[in-house]
Amino acid sequence: MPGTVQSIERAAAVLRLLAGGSGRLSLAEISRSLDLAKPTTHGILQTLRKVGFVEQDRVSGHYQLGAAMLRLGTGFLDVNELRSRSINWADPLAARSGEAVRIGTVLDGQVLVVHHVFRPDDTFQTLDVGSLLPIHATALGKALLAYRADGAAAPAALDRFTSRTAGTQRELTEALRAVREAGWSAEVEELHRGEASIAAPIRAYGGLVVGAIGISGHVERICDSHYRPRPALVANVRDAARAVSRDLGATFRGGAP
Amino acid sequence: MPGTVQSIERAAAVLRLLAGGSGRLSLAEISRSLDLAKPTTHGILQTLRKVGFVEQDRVSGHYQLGAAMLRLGTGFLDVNELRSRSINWADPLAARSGEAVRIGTVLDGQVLVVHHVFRPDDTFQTLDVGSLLPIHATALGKALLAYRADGAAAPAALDRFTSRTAGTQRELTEALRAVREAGWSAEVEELHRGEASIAAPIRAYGGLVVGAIGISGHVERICDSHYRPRPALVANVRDAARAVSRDLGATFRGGAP
DNA sequence: AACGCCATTCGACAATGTCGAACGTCGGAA
DNA sequence: TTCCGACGTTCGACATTGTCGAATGGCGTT
Repeated sequence: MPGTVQSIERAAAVLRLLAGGSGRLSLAEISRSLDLAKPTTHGILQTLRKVGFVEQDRVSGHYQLGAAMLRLGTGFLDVNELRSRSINWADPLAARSGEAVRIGTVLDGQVLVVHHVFRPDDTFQTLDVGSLLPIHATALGKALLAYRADGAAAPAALDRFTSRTAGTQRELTEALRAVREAGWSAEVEELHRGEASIAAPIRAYGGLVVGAIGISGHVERICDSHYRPRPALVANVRDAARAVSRDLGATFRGGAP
Repeated sequence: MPGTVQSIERAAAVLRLLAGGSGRLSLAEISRSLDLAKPTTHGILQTLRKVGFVEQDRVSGHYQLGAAMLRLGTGFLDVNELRSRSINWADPLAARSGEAVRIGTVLDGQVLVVHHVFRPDDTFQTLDVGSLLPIHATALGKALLAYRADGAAAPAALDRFTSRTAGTQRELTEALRAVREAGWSAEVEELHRGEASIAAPIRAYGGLVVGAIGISGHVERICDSHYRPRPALVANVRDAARAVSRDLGATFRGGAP
């Protein structure tokens, strides 16, 4: 592809490798994984080290991501419009529903969590902003997937986390059709036993789905005795999604211009 | 500097600019800021866009950081040894002291927050992992600064946030000397009115100070009636710092090998 | 002591990134 | 409307710059 810079692509690949890999990597491992000559990889790593994107362990010589990356990551959050617009509505949703709220968007066929509000009453929960969730086994993911024009976003292999996870493309397609019809999505024990979630799509200007907002918690709180999501909670989630969408400039039938 | 890659340095500068700048920037603004030719900047941006590090607004053409940066940022947190080791000790410290706990390290003459535990009883606090704090007006910063061999880490200009902030190099130097003598640091209304904090350095193998852990909260809870940090809280903080340091392989006089 | 693996340095080649000039487009001003 | 300026983008040629093979020195293991 002309007009792009080869060395920057390679540097990005190095950073991805360091982020995805389990901790530190040696120069040899990196150069082997990317099929680059050792001196080439060394030059890239030295540059990344100079700018603070990677750090090098003095004794082992191994490389890992540097502190500057954290700044860039949170810098993205500051700029991210989906997140900044949704913060104002996530807190009320958490308060009204009594459950943890998460906002996500699609990244590489998975759900990237860009905002997270803890369940109001509970303590000692782990923040998972920045983590990736499977797109086919979460309410957030299904809400995002159902409205994507590019079906390519659907993963080829569907990992089965529990017996309730959609395991085939047929099941998933049917589930997405139901989501489109209902306007919201749910997931009951498809990712973790005993947990369920409800989500709705967030639309930006033009009606394009750019994210999803949802709640998740213990199945007995999210669902009624028939394992069906409680209508009151569904209404809460849909209202929040509508509010965020309106902030982002989306219009609804009969709504303001 | 030989052995480094020019284009990667430039790409890093672009990313920094996008992270530091207020939101979206145009191609012309970026190329002007970095004193690069427009086509050069364009090539860099296209490459960064291809790998997901920046996104481009379709209508305005302006650029902003992309979602992939968030992944790399949190990837740093996963790998960061200081953070992973300190998590186990931060929760108990928060529980015992009843205050919010933060762990920080030095980045570019400021304090980078790498971990944050909310105050146990309270709700609706904002997470500030990834944010930068002034190094001369926080207990974390003074704990870090006091033990740095390279005095260059001390900022040239000392912003005065309140009337209690150390405004001159003399004041700061004296404060750091006191920290070294005591082995812990404190800050009372030096950054925000009504707030105070206590911190202690975290040492890694070899005794090198690699971070600091501390608590912060309302001044009347952190301090006694004479505006002096409560000894019990100081002990809690120092114990936590020692525990983390031991996990990182530091040894103390008379300690284990 | 000898081997293998490692990170790093050197030097030469050409592949690659850079930049000036030019194009198409948009928005505002005359 | 027409003009003007600024913008993002494309093209092509030059030489800067990144790349890679070979070689070095250091470490831990055999």
